[in-house]
Amino acid sequence: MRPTVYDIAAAAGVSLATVDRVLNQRPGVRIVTREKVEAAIRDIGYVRDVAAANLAKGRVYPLVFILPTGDNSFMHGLYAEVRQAMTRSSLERTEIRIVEVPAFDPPALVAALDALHGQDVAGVALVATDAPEVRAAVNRLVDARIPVVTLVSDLTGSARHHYAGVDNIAAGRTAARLLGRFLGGRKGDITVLAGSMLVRDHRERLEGFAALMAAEFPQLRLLPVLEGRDDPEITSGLVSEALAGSNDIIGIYSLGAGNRGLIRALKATGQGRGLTVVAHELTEHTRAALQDGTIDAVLNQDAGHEVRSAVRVLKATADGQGFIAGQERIRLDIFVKDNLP
Amino acid sequence: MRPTVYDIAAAAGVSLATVDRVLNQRPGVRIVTREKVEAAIRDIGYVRDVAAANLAKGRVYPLVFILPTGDNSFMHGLYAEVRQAMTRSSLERTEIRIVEVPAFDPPALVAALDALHGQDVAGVALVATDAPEVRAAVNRLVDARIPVVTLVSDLTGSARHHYAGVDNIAAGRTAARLLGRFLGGRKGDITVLAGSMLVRDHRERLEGFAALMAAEFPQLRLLPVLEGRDDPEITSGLVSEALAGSNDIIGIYSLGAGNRGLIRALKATGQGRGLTVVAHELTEHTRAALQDGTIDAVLNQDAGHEVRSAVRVLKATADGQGFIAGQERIRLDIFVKDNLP
DNA sequence: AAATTTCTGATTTACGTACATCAGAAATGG
DNA sequence: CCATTTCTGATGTACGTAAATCAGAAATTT
Repeated sequence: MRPTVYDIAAAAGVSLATVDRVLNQRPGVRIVTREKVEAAIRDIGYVRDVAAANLAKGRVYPLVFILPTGDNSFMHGLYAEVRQAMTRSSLERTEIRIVEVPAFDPPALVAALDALHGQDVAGVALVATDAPEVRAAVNRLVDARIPVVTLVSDLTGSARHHYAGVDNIAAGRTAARLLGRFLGGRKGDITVLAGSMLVRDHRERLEGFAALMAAEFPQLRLLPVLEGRDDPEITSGLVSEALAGSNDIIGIYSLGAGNRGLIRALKATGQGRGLTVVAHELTEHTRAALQDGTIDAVLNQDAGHEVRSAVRVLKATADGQGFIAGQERIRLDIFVKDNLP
Repeated sequence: MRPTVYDIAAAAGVSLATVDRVLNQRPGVRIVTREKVEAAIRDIGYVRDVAAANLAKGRVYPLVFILPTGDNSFMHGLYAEVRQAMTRSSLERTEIRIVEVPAFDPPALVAALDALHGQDVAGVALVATDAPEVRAAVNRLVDARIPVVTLVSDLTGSARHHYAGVDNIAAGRTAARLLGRFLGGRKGDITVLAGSMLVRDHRERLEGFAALMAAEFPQLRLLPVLEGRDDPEITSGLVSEALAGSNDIIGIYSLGAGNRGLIRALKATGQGRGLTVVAHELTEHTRAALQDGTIDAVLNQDAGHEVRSAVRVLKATADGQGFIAGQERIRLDIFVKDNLP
């Protein structure tokens, strides 16, 4: 049988009430007594039964997810996964609220973050926009002892407790490796298609991609990045134009979320050219394109895992508990035609 | 506030005791009354608070993991992960016991499974050896209302509740795709290295691999499979011999766990030949080989995820609960040099 | 040493569920 | 209609912890 609070009390020679005061860091215990109790806790190896504690506390975890507006498939998926998590709220004692802010708008994000002070919030997950003022706002929340995790896009240098997302530099390097190897020594140009270079994850992917390309595939030349703003129309136009303007393009890396436009352009203009294409995010569109051979590989982050991981980490952090690091590492999924789920 | 048993009682116009009888399927309730209570449960949307129920029951989950002996890195990792799970036992209310059986030995596995009957066991996880008598033994456990999940290697056609492992046919196909694409149209021979064709997962990987190769990469010829029994010495010898005997070999697919021997042979014999190599299971050896370029891609299943998933599914099944399917799908990880964790 | 102030102990209630007991009501048999 | 049998209600205890109250002990101040 695992030890309980009664065992601590007996071992330390104090009463239950004192044990409770120590455990829940309530005032009214002399330092000597406190140390005696803490020693007893260590000695008998007590670990608090979180389930029982939560039951007694009637604990619920009011969590806030701050998500950017955005009508691309990935964001839709992310919203859907958060809503999924909401349906499990009663089972998991969470109360999840979504706060929607304009995308790529630091002041709006800062306002949303600052508005949380004083509210009953057990944890905050946000898709970070990389800006000093956002970093400061996050740090203010952490200072106010509110657990914060970044989701999808990190905020390095801030005090956020955890990042639930993939390593985007590694993702870029991996894309370069796949594209380079798939092209098997051929010589030619590579077009990179991004949403916006203002977003940290897009910048990081490009950084990793360009670095590896330069280092290991010198026969492949990177063309200037096309910024499609993750908009199907714009993206489609840019890609069609690029393909029409050059016959040297043999590969495309789409590192943003504008794949609908890319695929449309490829079907219209790219057929029969033997283009090798690596894209990000598995959606119904990229899945279909993988299957029909329009796209050769898709790098993906599982939004469901990211959301569930964020919830677990926020709850654990709110309870002052640790978590299993390996379980919370978000992996970069690589899909080809043959390992689609 | 979420509804409790008291709310059911009030809504159904019965006493708490009757609600309890219905909820825990105890005898002594007329069908009409039972239906009244069940209707109330549906109406008010009651869901049992599992944490409180477990607390009241003093529930612990005695789980049994039946694992094959085997001194390859993957099995070592699997054992380590199960032991890790054991250290979390007190927190998760599990009591995990490992039963070790000889590898590839159906009668021994059957004996281990049958020995569980009558014991206090809340769930069983096993690395299945594919044989009719094993299937029958698993079905006997399921008939005895004991949750069973297969781990790493499945037992299709049995009544096991869940499979915590990867789709090995898809893994073989994915390996073929990567190898085929990495070779970029070159013509030559491919050597396949397996542990033993008696193991289902190895057979399945080969099946998927061979099928896709034949269908999409006809310029690549599959040589007869080398069976290295996952033994470094044997494997190393076989590979060295094969490479020495032919200069047409341009690719290797290692679908088993004998990578230590493979890597040794490659370093001795394969240097400078420009071989493309795809292997299974990320271990310290394959990781180093990926990094120094000896291996080009590694397909991996995360043993930690498999074990944690098995535990979650067994507990949920024992409680008659469902689980989040997406969370329990074990993914095939693809590692190249650039996305190593 | 008396008067405070600061600790500590003892005890109780609660969280939501499980489970047991016993008395009494309802249904069934004759 | 009475005697059974079968169902239902009322009630209490338990699980491990949180939190509150109040009395009394110990330390501190005056």
